[in-house]
Amino acid sequence: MKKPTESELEILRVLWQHGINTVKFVHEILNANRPESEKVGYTTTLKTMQIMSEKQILKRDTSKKTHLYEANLKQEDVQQNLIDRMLHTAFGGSAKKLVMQALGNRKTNQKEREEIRRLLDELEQNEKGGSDE
Amino acid sequence: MKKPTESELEILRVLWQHGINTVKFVHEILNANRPESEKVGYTTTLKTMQIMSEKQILKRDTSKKTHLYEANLKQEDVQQNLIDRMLHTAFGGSAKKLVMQALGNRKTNQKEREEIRRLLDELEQNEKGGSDE
DNA sequence: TTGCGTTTACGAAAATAATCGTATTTCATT
DNA sequence: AATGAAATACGATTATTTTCGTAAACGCAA
Repeated sequence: MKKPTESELEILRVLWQHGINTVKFVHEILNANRPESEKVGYTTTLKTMQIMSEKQILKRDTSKKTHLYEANLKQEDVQQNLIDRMLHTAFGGSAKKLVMQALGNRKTNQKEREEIRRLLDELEQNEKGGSDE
Repeated sequence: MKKPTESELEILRVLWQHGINTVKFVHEILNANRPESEKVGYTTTLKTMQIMSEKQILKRDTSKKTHLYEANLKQEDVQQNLIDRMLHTAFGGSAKKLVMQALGNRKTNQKEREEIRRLLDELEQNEKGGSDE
């Protein structure tokens, strides 16, 4: 999978969060989160989304006048891909370092930590019976 | 801090790992890890490192004929920055999701998991007495 | 000191990404 | 069918990043 560009990621993020939507909707969400100086024109968003369709990053429904777009990459896959790259280029391959850094300077609540612990438990279980060791 | 480009990150990675070094050294390490089709010319690496010096991303010692370069950004700072961005653009701000994803499809050994648990313990302690709550 | 391999300097081309202006299409309304 | 608002299509420009060719500078060895 080729890594989506920055702009593409922002668009994907909106579609992941809000599901199938129009250019107008995506564009408004994007610009709403930007300082005045960074707002972009409508056709910029449109063009980007069209290119993403060509690249198969988005699916597009052109049956109506107003086209509908949908993410064609799974969020989990893209996330995994980004993590893999980051792991390699910035963390020397150590998942532990990445995790510690992500947890370290950041707020997590009790419940979230519980879930992480549970995941760690699972990993240990798997390792014991593990096929991959 | 402006985000280093991809190429810049690769160079930083070498310098973080190996400390002060020459263009030649960095260049050889980089190309060693690349498939034939992606190898780049020496002057490409040189130029990139020169630009990085201008941008203050690297420190450069020009006292000898063969210049020496050193990372001028702390690995931890860059890592944190990358995590912050990724958290925002791909994980909707959830550190937990990022951590779970990083741990999930990846190998960690017993010792590493121990460390992560310890960190979680610490976080809980801090929260109890916490100043930041 | 001359010559030569090594390294840096410089300028520019090529590749990629982001932006936007203008034209065209579409469709609901009249 | 004519009109106007809203949306898309298209082409091109701009900005950024990556790449590299060629020239100049350096310093060691003959």
